[in-house]
Amino acid sequence: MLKVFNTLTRQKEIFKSINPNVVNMYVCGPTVYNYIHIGNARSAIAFDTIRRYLEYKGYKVNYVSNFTDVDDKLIKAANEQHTTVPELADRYIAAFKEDTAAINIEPATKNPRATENIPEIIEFVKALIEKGFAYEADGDVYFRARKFKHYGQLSDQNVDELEVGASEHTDEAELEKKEDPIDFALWKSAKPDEISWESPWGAGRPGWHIECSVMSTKYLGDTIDIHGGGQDLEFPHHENEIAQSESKTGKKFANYWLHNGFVTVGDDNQKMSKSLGNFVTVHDIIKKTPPEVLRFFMATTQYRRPIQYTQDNLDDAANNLKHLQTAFSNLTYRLKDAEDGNDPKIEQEIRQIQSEYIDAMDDDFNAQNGISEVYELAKLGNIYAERGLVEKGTIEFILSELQQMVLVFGIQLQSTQLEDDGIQTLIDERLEARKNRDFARSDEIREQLKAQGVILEDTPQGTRWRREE
RNA sequence: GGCGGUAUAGCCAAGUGGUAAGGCAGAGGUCUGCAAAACCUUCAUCGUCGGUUCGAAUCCGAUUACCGCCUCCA
Repeated sequence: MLKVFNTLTRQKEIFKSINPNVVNMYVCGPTVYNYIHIGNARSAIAFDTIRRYLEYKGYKVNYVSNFTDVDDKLIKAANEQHTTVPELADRYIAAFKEDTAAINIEPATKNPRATENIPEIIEFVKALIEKGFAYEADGDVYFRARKFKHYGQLSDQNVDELEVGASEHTDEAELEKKEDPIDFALWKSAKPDEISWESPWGAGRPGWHIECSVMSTKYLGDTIDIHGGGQDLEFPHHENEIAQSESKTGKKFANYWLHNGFVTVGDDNQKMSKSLGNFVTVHDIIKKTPPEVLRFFMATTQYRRPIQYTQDNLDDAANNLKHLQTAFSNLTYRLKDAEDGNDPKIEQEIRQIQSEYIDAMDDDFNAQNGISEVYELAKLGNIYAERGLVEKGTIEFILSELQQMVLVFGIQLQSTQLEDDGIQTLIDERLEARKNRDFARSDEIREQLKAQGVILEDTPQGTRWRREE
């Protein structure tokens, strides 16, 4: 039975989707004015893992994640780079798709862009004004936060105790137009020469929060199962989404709110963020680190907890991943001399491990415990692979289970030993030498192959080889 | 000021009342012509102080340090 930690109630709850076989989830995507950094990647990976586990459990998942392709930062960046907002957005959306594909994130069912939904956004804002939840002020439109009685519920904030300007990002001109400092923008009027769309309130563009309300309800319905994002979005972004959506529809916006923890960096575990400038982009990191290592690294900590990005931790992940790859390859190697049949005792143990894996993942996607079970299975496989007599059905069972378990974490295991006649010829020659106890020649061949990145390993069933990455 | 998070071995990290999972690194061993891979053994009393309890990393109180959010952030 799957349990998830719901930010709305601050506790783990039994997960029950609206439709028993389908999960509708919306995850707040990036503002596309730069390459994604590994903090963004963590969010993408966390929710991809959640999605894949839901699929592992048999759900069909409709996964919608937006691109914020118009806002202040995009306008600023486009000006600085002497380009247009749409061109800049296109470029970084392409980069996003490339980077997320590299770390094996399943493509979203739909990646809507804010600018593709302007008419719907305008309609949404109009409806909020008609209901008295929003007001126009000099070309801007603001939401009356205090009028929504649950305002502050998600982030456990008392509206009277919100400190105006505590984040030091207050816009004085905007503050003047608001009835109440906690009100937030639904529509912003355009400054001269800024990208804009016509609206009943003049030329302008959507506020940040409104796009997610519009796209979530448009593509997934008024009430969805899961809404996700980083912890920094709890307030104000998600709080505002709830206020807007529920004020308009009168229905609950999302049943479960899931938030991933930050990637931290440095000795003081500071949050990695674009505004602090202490970020590493995925684009750069995968130039020197295999993308699957980055991906596996993210699985080493439960998604809600902070994860520290260091080279040591990355190396650790690389080591562990290699251990799993080796187990997989070594088992695959035994397939060639395995006999037909199954070993019921071993298969019983495999099912036990699988059951514990599911228990772990059912507990709010506890990847660390899930991976411990993967190590258990790899160990069982290693022990089995060293038996003199092995059975094909059982090996295939272990291989298949290993693959499925790690696929949830976005890792694809495959045998590292492929057909290669050149290598096989040398292996045969070395075997001859060893038979004649010509170890000098034998070791010479091993060294020669090692120089080409091929490692030879002698086993009772023959010599197997693998490539050293 | 309000709200929230984190603190477990050299490192990473599970564990919410029953006497510290797992991985990496280290040490010792088995296997091997030598290796490699693998396997086996070994390696902590849980930030600090106090309390509750037969029993606490786990509950309560206090305290320290670090991090985050409070309308730019995944």
